[in-house]
Amino acid sequence: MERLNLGLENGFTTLLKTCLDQKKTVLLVGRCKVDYVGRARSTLEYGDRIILVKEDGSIIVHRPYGYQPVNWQPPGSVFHIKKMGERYLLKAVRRKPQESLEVTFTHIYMIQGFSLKDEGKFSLHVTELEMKEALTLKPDLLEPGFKVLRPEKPVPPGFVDLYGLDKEGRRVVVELKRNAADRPAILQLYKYIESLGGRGAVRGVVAAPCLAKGAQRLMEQMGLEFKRVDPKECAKVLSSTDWRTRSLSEYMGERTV
Amino acid sequence: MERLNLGLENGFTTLLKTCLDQKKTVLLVGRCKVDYVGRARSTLEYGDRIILVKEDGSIIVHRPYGYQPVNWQPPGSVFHIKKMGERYLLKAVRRKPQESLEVTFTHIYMIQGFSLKDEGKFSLHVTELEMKEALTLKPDLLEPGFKVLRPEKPVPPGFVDLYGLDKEGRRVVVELKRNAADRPAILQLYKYIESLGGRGAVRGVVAAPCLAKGAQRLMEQMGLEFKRVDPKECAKVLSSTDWRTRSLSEYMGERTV
DNA sequence: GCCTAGGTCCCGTCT
DNA sequence: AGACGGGGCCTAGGC
Repeated sequence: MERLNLGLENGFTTLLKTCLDQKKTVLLVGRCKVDYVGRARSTLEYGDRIILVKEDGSIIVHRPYGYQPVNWQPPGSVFHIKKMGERYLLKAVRRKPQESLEVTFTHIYMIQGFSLKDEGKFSLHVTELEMKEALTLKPDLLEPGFKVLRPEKPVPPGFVDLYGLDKEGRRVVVELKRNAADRPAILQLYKYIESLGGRGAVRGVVAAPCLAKGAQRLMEQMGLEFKRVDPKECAKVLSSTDWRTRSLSEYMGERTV
Repeated sequence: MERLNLGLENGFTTLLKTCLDQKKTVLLVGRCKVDYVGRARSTLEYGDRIILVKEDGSIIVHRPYGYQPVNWQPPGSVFHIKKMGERYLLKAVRRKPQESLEVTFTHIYMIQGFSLKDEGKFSLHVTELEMKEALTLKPDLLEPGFKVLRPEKPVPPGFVDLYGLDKEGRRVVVELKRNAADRPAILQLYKYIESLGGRGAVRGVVAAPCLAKGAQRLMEQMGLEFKRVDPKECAKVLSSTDWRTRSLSEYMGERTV
């Protein structure tokens, strides 16, 4: 970690240019307004904000409250720096879509550049993907005798989460949800079922920890089934087996169709 | 804007406690690991990161790259600060859902508190709502002779974006999209139409700047129509009239049924 | 390149 | 309080 901290007055353009050239991360705190033009358009009147300019060409503007940034530009943006009289301008532009973000400072309370080394591994558990892996390893978690033919079966409108056979050999289409299964999830499953020949041809199963309220009625109308699946149980299955040595793709390879 | 910047060694717990008590915003840069447990679970190994702790009880952890935070806790969290030997701990807990985020620092490169005043107004233009207002003001933007009976007509499955009559007196149900109309949008419109008596009873119109690729076929299958509506045009209509003085609800009030 | 689907999505709005 | 839909959503994975 190196650190750059020039004087605020003349430092702005110099420091910012240096940091961006050297691909450093810059922290700014100051009074500014923000104008965005692109897919939509926004204006933010003057106020005190925190700005992060990252080495990958992303920029994020935070107000002193709220989880989400008020304005931003994703990685890959190109920055332009200018001093306009008493004001400092920082502009971030990207193509595809063509968008521009302009921050105009009247005061800069802090500006500092950092060379940050971050190679730490991030891992997230209890995702929908992990639930799918667990059900592929132990299909009985869905119902006794269930066999997975394919995770991620492509059908014309999109991708079925799990596709398999029940113990009586009927085809089963499973829509998997990590959270409560809601209306859009039910509709998605119904769409898949129609494209696979309708309810006569396949069973439609919603697998989730629970159902959203409005979803229950809709599900019944459409003749779909609900199977409770506990994300924690799925996580347990994965951690208690040597599943890491056997990838999902191996399982797919073992099974034809 | 006031500023707090104590020495790093003993300052961590003191400064952080002071800032949180006084509801100040704190910027931290340091080497840390992060552990999250709640709806899901995550671990992030040691590395250099930027941490924002805001006055409303939100915390955001940023890696030196990427738009999105790697870890966070939304507003309303409660913070706990501790020094554990050589390490500094910052924990953010919230109920509903029960979640906990723990940041463990081995090094702190910068810690600084700010009292930020931000009352600047933020406004986003050309939202779907504004497009709706524009079409309500100038229904000809959809097609000549179109009349709006109701914006936001409630039907059993949800809300129709626009409901009106065409120049020949047929009922028209409009699904409005600010971006390309995609498959879910088409399906939603279809659902509404069925609940209003099907295609024989009403025209189904998708109004959007363009169609997503898969959407075209689906739309044709379902016998729906597409009408191009340009968001920029809508913005022009709104900015060229005294629309800000007349709210959407006034318009709804003026019309019965 | 576009499209599909997930997210600790967050967030407002309405029942 | 839960449910529902939007977002400049962003991001990853397929084709």
